[in-house]
Amino acid sequence: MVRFAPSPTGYLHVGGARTALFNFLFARHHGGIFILRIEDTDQKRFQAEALQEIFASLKWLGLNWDEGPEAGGERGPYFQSQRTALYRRHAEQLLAAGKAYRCFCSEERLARMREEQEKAKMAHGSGYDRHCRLRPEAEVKALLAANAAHVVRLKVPDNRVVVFNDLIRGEISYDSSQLDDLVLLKSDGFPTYHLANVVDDHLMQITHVLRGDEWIVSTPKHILIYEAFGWPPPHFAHMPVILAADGGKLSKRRGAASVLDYQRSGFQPEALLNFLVLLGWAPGGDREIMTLDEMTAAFSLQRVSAKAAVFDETKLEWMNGHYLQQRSQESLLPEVMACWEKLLPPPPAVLADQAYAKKVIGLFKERSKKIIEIAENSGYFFRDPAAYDPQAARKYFKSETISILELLAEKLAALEPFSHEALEGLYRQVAEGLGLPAGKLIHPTRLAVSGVSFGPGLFEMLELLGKETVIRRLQSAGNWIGTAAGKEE
RNA sequence: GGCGCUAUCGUCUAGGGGUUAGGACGGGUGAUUCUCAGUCACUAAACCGGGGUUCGAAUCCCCGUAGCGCUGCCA
Repeated sequence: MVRFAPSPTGYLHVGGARTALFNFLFARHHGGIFILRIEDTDQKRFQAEALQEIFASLKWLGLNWDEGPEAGGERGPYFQSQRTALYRRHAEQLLAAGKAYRCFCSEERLARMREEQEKAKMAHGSGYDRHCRLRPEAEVKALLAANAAHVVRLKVPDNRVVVFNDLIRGEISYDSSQLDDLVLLKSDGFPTYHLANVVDDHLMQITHVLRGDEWIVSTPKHILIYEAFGWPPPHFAHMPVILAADGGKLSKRRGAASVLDYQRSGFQPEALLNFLVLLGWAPGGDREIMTLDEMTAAFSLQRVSAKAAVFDETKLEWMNGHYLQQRSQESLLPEVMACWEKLLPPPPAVLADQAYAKKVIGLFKERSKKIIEIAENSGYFFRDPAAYDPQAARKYFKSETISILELLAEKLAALEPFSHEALEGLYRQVAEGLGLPAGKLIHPTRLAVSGVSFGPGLFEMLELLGKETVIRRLQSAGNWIGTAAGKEE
């Protein structure tokens, strides 16, 4: 029984996605249940759009949750904001048992305290000074009667060494003197992450907590809360962080970071997933390309690394290219079409020709790593080139090219059928007739027809473009070279 | 400052006492070819430093250093 518990304060980033993935894999591998729980206990930072984005990201990746929002389940509700009564009840329970106390300290006092501690560069121990822990009972009653704002804090025992066995890192121990009396219930009646997390994990029967390693220092606090309740703590495993290429934190600035950004820039979910799983985990041996099922079968926490990993976008792109090659032209059509429509306003009439569009995709798929590249590089299949790449024009458009282009246009007009085999035959024949290498014909033709010096095989390209279009473009290129514009180049 | 986590090619990693330290991405070279991409072949590239333990350490231990995290009525 595991859970992924994001906080809806922003988009789902790739680090979160990997945590979700590892939880998913662990659950599936062991035949367990994967719960999605929303930790929305901070109303100040809550964003409704973030929630939708998290759902969309997870669904896109195929990390479907067994229980949670939309899916339902017996352990709900799955929004912490809908469980506040539960947390309050549990806080009361701790209060009654003398394991927690009410704290009436103002934010100002706490801020001042922190400042002084900072100044004093305290040798060890920091955090709350336990001012209210020692407050006389009568005083507390009076304050309570006066409705004074307060929080509930945990009484952290002195001189305790809290030890836990992290499934990835091994034994980790903390001295309780390092821990301050953490807040369980905020003055607005909402629980803190710590309380809600422990109460929910227990009530939802979570057996394994797999989360990011920024939580590792919070774990002893959580264990103390479990202890205060008299509950057995679950197993913990802390996943390493994912860093940006410069070794810093991943953010919108450094790499896309957001899962949906990767979707938008045309990445395949399989590729992102496969790439992500390799960040911090390897099945052993040389295996890298894996389906979700294969990952599931091979997954084990013992093989998860404790080391932070850099998100190498170049490798992601390579992997995406790999997965892109496996997609059929047919299945790619809607996505590429959407890109074309954006890239080529107003949409040219030829776009409606799906059979044609599919063939274009076929020509570009293998030389692309992302869907968007297919669309970006194939504009000339729908519209005559608006300009010629200047550098290529200097190289391939010479004054003598005009006559070559004219000759080719003439021969092409008579060519039947207009197939790539026939085209190639014709080109070789003409080249031979002129005593020129075929490249002298091919390169100028490519530039004339596409405006650029790279792309699919020329003859396949010409065949698809069709006789009329090719001849028209050959002629206008010839004219262009002849004009002042052409000569200036 | 305190506490914690981490440390193998540029990057992701395998290897966990005896290995020519393996693979992948990226780089370089060559082949194929009408270009680009691809593909294929080849190639350069790493055990953070210092001490221990041991016949033997990349591997185990300690120290140092560096990076990161936490030090909130954020999660």
